[in-house]
Amino acid sequence: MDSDTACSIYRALCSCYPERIENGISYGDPFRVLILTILSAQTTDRSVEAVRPVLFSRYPSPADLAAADVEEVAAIVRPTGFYRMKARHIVGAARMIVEEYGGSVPCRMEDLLRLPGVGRKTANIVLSNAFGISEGIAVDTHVRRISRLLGLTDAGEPAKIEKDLTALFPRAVWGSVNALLVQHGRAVCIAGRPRCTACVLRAWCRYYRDEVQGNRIATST
DNA sequence: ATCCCGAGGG
DNA sequence: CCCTCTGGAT
Repeated sequence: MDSDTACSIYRALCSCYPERIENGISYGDPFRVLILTILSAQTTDRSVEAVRPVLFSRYPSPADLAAADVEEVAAIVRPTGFYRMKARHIVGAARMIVEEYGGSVPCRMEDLLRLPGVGRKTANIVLSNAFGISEGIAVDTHVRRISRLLGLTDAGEPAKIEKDLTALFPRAVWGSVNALLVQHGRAVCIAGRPRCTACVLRAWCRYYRDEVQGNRIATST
């Protein structure tokens, strides 16, 4: 069996169990993961949660979304912000999936990157959350914040931080680490004042040791 | 006022 | 490289 066949089998199983949530991270049906990941940019989980049932009950499959009116989709995804652009992106992505990929979300990086609204970060998250495939660790706005953990300065090249993080973990867990870091960066290791008192990584965090315990930085709860 | 699970475009 | 797109949280 080749990897494309394996992906198809995986997709079939996923469509049987479309919603798998673990530790607050959405896994499962690649179509849903893709759409939710695009919608999640620059927004809160609450906004995405509000939109999700409405969107997927009206457009359960790529074919349904591909046939949708962009204005109608825009009205639905409005609470997530950037709604006109996001509506154009997800409908355009659905159309490309239907027209060029036989209605299935592709499971290769190069193919995912062709979809409108999908860049390196979105593609990475889709690969790991939907297919369990790891291409390395790329968490963008989070790499800078996770650099607190490594004790690297903000001036450090993002590419170097990314490389260091990737080197820290074995390949087999890149995907889950990627997803979990993003989740952690959203919930706990947030911009501004990180919620260090709620952080399970305190024991290893150089930022916490140097800045917080050293009483040089105030943290929120 | 400032920032956020970015990507596309000039 | 810098701008824009938007709403919501802090």
